[in-house]
Amino acid sequence: MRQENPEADGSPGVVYRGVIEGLYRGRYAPGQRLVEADLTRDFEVGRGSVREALNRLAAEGLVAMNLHRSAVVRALTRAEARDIIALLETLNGFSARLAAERIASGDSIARIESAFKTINDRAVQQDFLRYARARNQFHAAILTTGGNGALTRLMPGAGADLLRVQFRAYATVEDSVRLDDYRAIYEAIRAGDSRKAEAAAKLHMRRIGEAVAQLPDAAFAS
Amino acid sequence: MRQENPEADGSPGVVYRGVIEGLYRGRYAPGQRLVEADLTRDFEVGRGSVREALNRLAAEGLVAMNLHRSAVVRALTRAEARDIIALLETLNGFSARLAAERIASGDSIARIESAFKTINDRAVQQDFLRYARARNQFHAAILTTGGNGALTRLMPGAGADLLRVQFRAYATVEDSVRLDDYRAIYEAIRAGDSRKAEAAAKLHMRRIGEAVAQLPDAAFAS
DNA sequence: TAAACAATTATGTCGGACAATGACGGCGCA
DNA sequence: TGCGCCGTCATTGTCCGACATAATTGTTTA
Repeated sequence: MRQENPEADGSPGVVYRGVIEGLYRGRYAPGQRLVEADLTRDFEVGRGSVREALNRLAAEGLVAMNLHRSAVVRALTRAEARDIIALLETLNGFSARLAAERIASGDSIARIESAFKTINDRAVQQDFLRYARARNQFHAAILTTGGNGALTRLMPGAGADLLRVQFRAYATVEDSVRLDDYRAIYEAIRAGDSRKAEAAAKLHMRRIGEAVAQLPDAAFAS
Repeated sequence: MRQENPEADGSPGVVYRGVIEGLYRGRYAPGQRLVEADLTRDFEVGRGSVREALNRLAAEGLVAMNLHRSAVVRALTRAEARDIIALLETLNGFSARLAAERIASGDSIARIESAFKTINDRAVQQDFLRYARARNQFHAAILTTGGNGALTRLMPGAGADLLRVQFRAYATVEDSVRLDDYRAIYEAIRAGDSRKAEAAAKLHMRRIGEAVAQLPDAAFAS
């Protein structure tokens, strides 16, 4: 490496994480073009690394790549958003169920509880970025508790990030309702009630689906 | 491009498909190293393209990449195989349910029926590669019918290929049982019975799980 | 005004170069 | 003789430069 990269993951990782960070920060918006040369300049890495990062992002569905055309931050149509939410209903339900089944083992409870408390922190709720991170941590804790590696590997590609970013401008679900949902999921998992945990996670996603369905056309692409 | 590539997907696609093909053909076995230089020679493409292909394969979980070490065809441990099967139970169930709900629209029925007939062809069942392809087509037809793009994008990364390849040497499930399973799924979808379709798909995966659980340690890694 | 053509832009791919790291084997020391 | 250190080797990680190729846009001409 000509220049040492501070991150352990290497140059492509710097770009990869940088773009995602930029997405949540609003630096990159859905529909925006991501020109390789620009990223090369911004992140000070070779074009190969930029390319690799874009491929990773494309693999997770965050950006769309068309042959001989620039990569663009994916912007969801109404149908795509609906599909993602339906998929997440199934996936999160599965995840919550697994977590409830295995809640006994290890320090899982502590990690989930910690994440849950962070979500309920007023200060965190004010900051879009911090709140998003907190929710990610909550979901990640549930995933880890479930202990299904295949599911853990698959989840990032489901498109949850995309939803959050695209609809950031809208309060998709009433805050109180959302927090109640999280509480229900948390308590069901904590109680080891797998059926209730799955139901709660699914209900949460269904609520989100209803809220997204009522958004104006301006919130969607195509 | 210095040399024109016959495939429309470009050089990385040639390598990507070539490796998967090689996996099913037995040219590459689980645990085998995939050295970039070798692939560069074999497929006659630049190292960059090989790298890109390996990243795609890694994104789908087909190969494992460790920093500064060669990419390795992933070999599943017992736990990993179990996780994948559990995940596929959920995913395939979801897929079958969606297909049953939307069976009315378009030429979906024809495509599924065609794939189902191919699976039941004796000649196809003799050839591991053709049989694998036929099953893929059956699942793909169900996915397409379901019409959930997010699910379609996600499925390849779930790890179904990995299971097939790793346990190819063992008759994981009695042929007759397997065909019965497929028939049950097919008929439920055809009848538009979403609940039964989901149950049939799940049952199928659970049967596979039981069969895999009884395989000897030699069939697994680690 | 519309079709053909030219310039611009950005990606797709290759090749070479060199640093960084991990694996392996041999050497020296206890 | 055995064990740990050290160099070599194989291979990946990254950058750079070059050029073909294709999409986009602008321009000229019939």
